[in-house]
Amino acid sequence: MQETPRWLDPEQKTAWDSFIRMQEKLIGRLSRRVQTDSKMSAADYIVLVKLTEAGGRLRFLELANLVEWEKSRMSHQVTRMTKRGLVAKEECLDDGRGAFIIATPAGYAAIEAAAPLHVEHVRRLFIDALTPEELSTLAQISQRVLDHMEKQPD
Amino acid sequence: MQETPRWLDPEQKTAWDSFIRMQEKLIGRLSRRVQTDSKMSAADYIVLVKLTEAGGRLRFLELANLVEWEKSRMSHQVTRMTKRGLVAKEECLDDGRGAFIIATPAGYAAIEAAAPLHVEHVRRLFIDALTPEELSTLAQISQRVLDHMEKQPD
DNA sequence: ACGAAATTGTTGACAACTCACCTATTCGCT
DNA sequence: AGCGAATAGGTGAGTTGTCAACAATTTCGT
Repeated sequence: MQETPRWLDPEQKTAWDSFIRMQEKLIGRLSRRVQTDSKMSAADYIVLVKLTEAGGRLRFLELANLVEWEKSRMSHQVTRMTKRGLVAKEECLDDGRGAFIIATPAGYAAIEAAAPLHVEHVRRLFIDALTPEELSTLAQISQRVLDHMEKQPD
Repeated sequence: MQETPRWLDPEQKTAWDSFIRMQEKLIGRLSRRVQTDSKMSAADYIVLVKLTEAGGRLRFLELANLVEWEKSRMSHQVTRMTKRGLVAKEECLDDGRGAFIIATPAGYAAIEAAAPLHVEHVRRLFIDALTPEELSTLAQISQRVLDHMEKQPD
């Protein structure tokens, strides 16, 4: 006894398809860009952005929450970034389990070199495609979807 | 002699941030969903969708183009899916270099089982968050960004 | 008809992500 | 004080993605 599935109607399907295509192409191009012009991965980039925005020193889980990654992913990432000299770990005196993640001078240098280029590409590929009204509409729509997802179970 | 970078203005930045957050959360939830309720990866899913939509038999590169992946990625993916029994390779008579990728019966079964659930989640997490007008606006905006990117170099 | 160039697809090394499980510490309750 | 639960973080195995180089055809110009 199976119901016939409720497929998306044509408008819904083309909306979904073009959203997915756009998002994939855009993210793909931007992350390849970060990679080639800064020699960092997109992951390195975003971690350094959040870390330096927050003063260059954060508890491990605070950083993970800011970037909205699960701790395991962040843990591996921090390990790799430590090897690359972009961040360092510092033990936490108040809490024997804890760790602080610190942006090293090399980390600051890397993000300061990369950020203007990245912003330029965001502008060139995305912002410039849209009018201010469209951009603001997209912001609202994104926020709507985010709010909606909060209320939904997994 | 370095110019001061042109950062995004506050509206642009919040628009960009919420778009990125939305897109990451949405894609993340959907692909975890596909994974847990169908035991396939999101990659398996999309490949099977495109392949079966196209009649269940495509030249390797046609498939790669449909999914918009580079051939190397597709090659690895096809290898894995072949191991899992979802697709099979068939040699191409006209072109000694070529290969056809075929959706196996197990592949059809898998996609037919997975698709209704997936669509349900797309609807629940995304479509239902928006009015038809918003959805149509988003489709236009996405298309605009896509068209714009076409014209831009990497 | 022949050699250069393009096309088709593969491979191997490596980086990144996920998932489940693990350790060490701290908290909270009695 | 002491014990179970919660919290902070790490680890290893397995999967997936990327990049560069590769082999095997086929195409095309002359």
